[in-house]
Amino acid sequence: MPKKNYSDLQVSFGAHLQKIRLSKGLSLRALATRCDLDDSKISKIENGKLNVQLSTIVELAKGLDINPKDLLDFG
Amino acid sequence: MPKKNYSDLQVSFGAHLQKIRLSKGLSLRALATRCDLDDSKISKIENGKLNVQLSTIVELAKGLDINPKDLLDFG
DNA sequence: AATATTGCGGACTTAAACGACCGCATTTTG
DNA sequence: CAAAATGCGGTCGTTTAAGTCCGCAATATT
Repeated sequence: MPKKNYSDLQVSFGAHLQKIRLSKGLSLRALATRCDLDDSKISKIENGKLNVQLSTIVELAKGLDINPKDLLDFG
Repeated sequence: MPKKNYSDLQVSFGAHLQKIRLSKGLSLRALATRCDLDDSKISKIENGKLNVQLSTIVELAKGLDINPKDLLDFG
């Protein structure tokens, strides 16, 4: 099964996002209700499948109650 | 002429980007050669016309020789 | 055991970012 | 003045994120 070539960047961002979400004890659906995002989309982001836009980064930060720049705080 | 409705977010991001670029004494074309971006695109971003993707943010940061998170350091 | 929650991924449409150009009016510089 | 640099905006085709909804397997809850 040809796994698609997700960029390291997306994968790193996703992993970082997931770590923050879990540290807040939020499920995908719980986070989704806190911002204007669908839980399936957040799942895809966490798995490095999307090259998110600025507006999405800010939405995620809103739902996580953190500063958007903290979402870029990864390797 | 119906000026398009660019989001505050994009405008803020663009203004911040421009400030950083100018503080480094770089022209649009100079910055463009330092990263994999077209100067016209950077212009559009600075003028709040684009909802940039994560990869673009990182490219800009690379060209500016700063941390990507610093690009989100605005109001 | 029955039910609910969770993570995940597929399907689909629409809007928009991307990428690569080009051209021009206005500075700046040689 | 002439030539270069600069900022900016437009076009066009291609790609893809966004948005929405559905369904399922696995785990957790009661």
